[in-house]
Amino acid sequence: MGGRAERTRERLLTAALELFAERGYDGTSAGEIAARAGVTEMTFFRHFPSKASLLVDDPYDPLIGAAIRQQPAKLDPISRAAKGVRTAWQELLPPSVEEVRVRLRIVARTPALRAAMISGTAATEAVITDALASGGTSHRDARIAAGAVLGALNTALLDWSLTDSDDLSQAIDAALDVLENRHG
Amino acid sequence: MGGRAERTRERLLTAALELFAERGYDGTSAGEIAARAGVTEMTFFRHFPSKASLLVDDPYDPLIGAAIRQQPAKLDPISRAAKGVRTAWQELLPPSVEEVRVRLRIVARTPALRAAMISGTAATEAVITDALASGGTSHRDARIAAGAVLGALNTALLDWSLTDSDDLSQAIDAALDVLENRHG
DNA sequence: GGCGGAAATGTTAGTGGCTAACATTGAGTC
DNA sequence: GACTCAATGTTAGCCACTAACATTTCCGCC
Repeated sequence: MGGRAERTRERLLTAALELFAERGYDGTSAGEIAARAGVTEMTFFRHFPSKASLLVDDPYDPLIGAAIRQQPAKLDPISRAAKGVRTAWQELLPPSVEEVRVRLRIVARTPALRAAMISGTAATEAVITDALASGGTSHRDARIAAGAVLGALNTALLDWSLTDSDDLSQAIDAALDVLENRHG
Repeated sequence: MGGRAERTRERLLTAALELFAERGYDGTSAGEIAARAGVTEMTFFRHFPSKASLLVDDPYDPLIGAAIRQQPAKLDPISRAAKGVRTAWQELLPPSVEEVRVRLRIVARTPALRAAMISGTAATEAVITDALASGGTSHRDARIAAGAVLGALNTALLDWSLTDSDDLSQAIDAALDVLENRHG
């Protein structure tokens, strides 16, 4: 268990988080991260395709797609996407909410990383779009609903990361509520 | 009028669009653009802060803010933002729709540029958020509504750029309709 | 215990985006 | 024609990232 590669990956990740906390994301180079992990810059890029990928990853896509497909087809696409995203996030309950927040905080404070985060959700957007389209929604409307829900979700996540609340799922609920049940 | 700087800026822009059409965005370096414009790479970066800025710019923010503030305050934030964005886009009617499409098409096909486009809308997001908050909406809900509307709008714009339709405002209408008047 | 082979890492070299410090040219002004 | 200030050029460098090739380290197998 825990092969050599996996251990180096871990060392790189913790070294990166330390350095980001000390000097910030932009003030830390990939070579410095590698050095602290006792490894070469090349090795760093073998384990992480980019510096940004240290902080933005998105392994939750299949769950979201499935949850959306289970929504009643008579609902409008915004409702289905919102409800699906909500239940998917409730189900998985990230192992360590605090660690998620640490990473998101860095992202929220670094413009270049916010762009990378959006890029990273391209796959999620495609998953949501397909799930909605399989429920009878036109492909065009499905794309738009996916864009809207992800726009709201990303904003809510970054917003939450800057607060002191530890209730992540409540923040997501509130965000999707603005979309679904619009109160004046 | 049309000082020297402005003329070089124009030459750089047309040279860039030509090269992008020939070799694609990623296959074109800033130095090559500069060379075709008869200028140095340094000069290029003096006129454009980044290679991406050749294609993504967003001078429409003030209009959007004003249009949102004129919406009736009793409406929910999603409606106000959507209506405001719609009327703002209708008012300005970009001088050359076809030129907008040419640029957006390149953006739509280049992942790195889509990220840059989102980054570029950060200012617009702030404008929408402030306009909504000034109408009594909580700051948190305003941010989320702004994220959702911009997510939908950006998706619609990129989608439209890949079609043959020349009716841009209709595409925007359809997109915001998915958010506002949700039909099953 | 040593041995072979593959996985993991290192070396070297390069491209492209972007920046800074300083020198040079250009165009209009008196 | 000298002065001046904007526009451009020169040089040098940092950082993210990639490719081709050499080297080490682990691990099972005999």
